[in-house]
Formats: sequence, C-alpha cells, structure tokens
Amino acid sequence: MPPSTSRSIPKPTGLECRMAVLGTDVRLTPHRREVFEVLQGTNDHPTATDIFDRVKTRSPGISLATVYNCLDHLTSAGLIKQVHLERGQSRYCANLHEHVHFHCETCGKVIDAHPAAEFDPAKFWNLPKGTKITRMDIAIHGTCEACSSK
Amino acid sequence: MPPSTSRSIPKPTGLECRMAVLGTDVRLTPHRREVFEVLQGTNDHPTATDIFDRVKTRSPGISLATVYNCLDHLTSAGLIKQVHLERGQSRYCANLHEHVHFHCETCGKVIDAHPAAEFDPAKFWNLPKGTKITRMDIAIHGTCEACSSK
DNA sequence: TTTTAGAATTAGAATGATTCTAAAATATTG
DNA sequence: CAATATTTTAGAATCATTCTAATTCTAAAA
Repeated sequence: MPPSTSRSIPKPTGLECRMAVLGTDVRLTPHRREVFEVLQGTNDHPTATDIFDRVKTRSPGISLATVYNCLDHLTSAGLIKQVHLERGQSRYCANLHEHVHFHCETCGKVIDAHPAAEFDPAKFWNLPKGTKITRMDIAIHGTCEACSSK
Repeated sequence: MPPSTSRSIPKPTGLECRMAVLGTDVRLTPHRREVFEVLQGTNDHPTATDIFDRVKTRSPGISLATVYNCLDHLTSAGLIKQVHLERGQSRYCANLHEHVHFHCETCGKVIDAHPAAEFDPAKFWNLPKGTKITRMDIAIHGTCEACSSK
C-alpha cells in the first residue's frame, strides 16, 4: 500500500525533486529514489542488506553505506519508517498508513495490520504529565495462520 | 516496580533454585540471579553492556558472554523482557506488569507507563485470520516533560 | 560419597550490523 | 562558469552479538 499523504515538491530545474511528509525535506537523488521505490514495491519489511541486494540489480555500483545513508535520510523526511522487532538488523517499511506490525515468531514473517477502530494511546496508559507524543510503534508477536496450522 | 506474579520453586537440596513465569523453567545460578537482581533494582532499561558493568562490581570475574547468556535464559523463562526501541543495542526490563515504553527522542530516557484502562489489540487492528497473539510491544516515542520544557 | 552426564562459564575469536572517513563525483548557487 | 555544498563511494573502524572449545560446576545415579 503506497502512501497517499505524501507532499511532493518538484523543482523545475534539473532532475531534482524534493519530498517530505513530516520531518525534514529531502532531496530525492536517483539513489534515494531507487531505495524508496524498492521499499514501496514490497510489503515484506526488508533489512538494509535486503534492500542493498535489490537496489544493486538496478544500480550495480551502489554501496551499502549509501543504502544506509538513503534509508536514514528517507526516515528523517518521514517517507519511510524503521521497524525494530528483534535483536539484530533493523527493518524498513514504506507503508505510511496507520498500522501495526504482526510478527510471526515461528517463520519470522512481518504482516501489516490496519486499523479497525480509532485508537488513542493516552486513554489506555498513564503517560507522565507533560510528555509529547510524536509517534507510536506497536508490534504484536505470535504465530501466523500458516505456522499455527502445522 | 518488581514483578509480583513470579512463581518461585525453591529446591531444598543445594544452593539451587528454579524460576519461571511462563516460558521455559530456568536454573537460577549465581550469575543469573545477579543479572536478574541488577535488572530488578533499576527502571532505566539498561543495555547488555550496562548490565555487564553493574554486575562486574559484584562479580568482577563475569564475562560479557555470560551476561548475554543469562539475559537470554532469563528472557526465555519469562523473568525479564527484551526491549527494542532504536537501531543499536537491545535494552532489558524486569518489570513484568503490563506496561508500555515511553521513549524520549531528545534525551533517550525510557519510562514505563502502566495501564489506565483495559486494552484489547484485536479490537483496534484487523489482524489476519488465524493468528495467535503471544505478546505485544508498544513503544511511544516523543519528548519527555524535562526535555519539552527547555 | 564418588562418578558421571549435562549445563554453565570463560576468554577470545568470529561474525554481523552499522558508522565513520576521506576522497571523488555531482549538484546548486552566485 | 567558478565556488560551494552535498552526495556517493570504498574501505576501514567500531560496536553489538554470537560462536567455539576448553574448563568448571552441579545434580543425579551408582
């Protein structure tokens, strides 16, 4: 599911284009665009090295450092999100719709689950007075259909 | 806040003792007990190396590998929890009461927030049919009181 | 008790993930 | 077009975690 809320600011001169949803404005260089497109074209929550391998098929010269660099810029621009489910590699996700992550502890698959009802965290937990919420990461761990029916 | 729900099974012979809440039963060896006690005595969500440094003041000979080993055993026994908030080191937490983590993006502090109302994730998100939930990790990111009043 | 098998612990090496560095390439601004 | 800033790169460095193999410890069996 591609984001529908992104605001794009094309620049008339050159090949450049800038995009940001929230966060910092980001220059969409060719590499950044490719990393972003690879991520938009999948829903399997790839790691940095997964993305590196996939982008290499289009831009064989790209380096892993550049992939990390692009992922960090896209993240601070709010175009993608980092996902932290387990010890080890971070995963990335270009689904900007409100959703949570279901993580199968047996096969490792990560599935996006979208809202069924309005959800306000402040109703359910006593957050300290004066805290400002910017975002929320919800990970639900368990066993997926396929794994539990084995 | 120390857990109140833990079930302890002291063994009459020897110095041994076993404990488990859910998960696998774990032998509470001296090192495991120390790692557990260090974690129970704090609410600052230390990393493995933080814990290593603190346990070293009581058991100078302990190795980092043993700390990781203890943390893994205590985690699979359900006595502690791993917390994944950011890229980088995992954090650990001995608070077994139902709670979520508030993470200040400015100072890095992690604060436990306890329930104000009953919360059922299945009411709020469309999880795929047939998935079985075993646990849930909720991280709320933002700015803490101290940081936002600067 | 001794024996024994299994589990825990260790130091250090190995691996894996990420970040850093400095130079080269590319883009933007004046 | 020249000057300046940003991006990209390869490779090194660092950090986090896991592995390995030898050793020590524990608990159960004899």
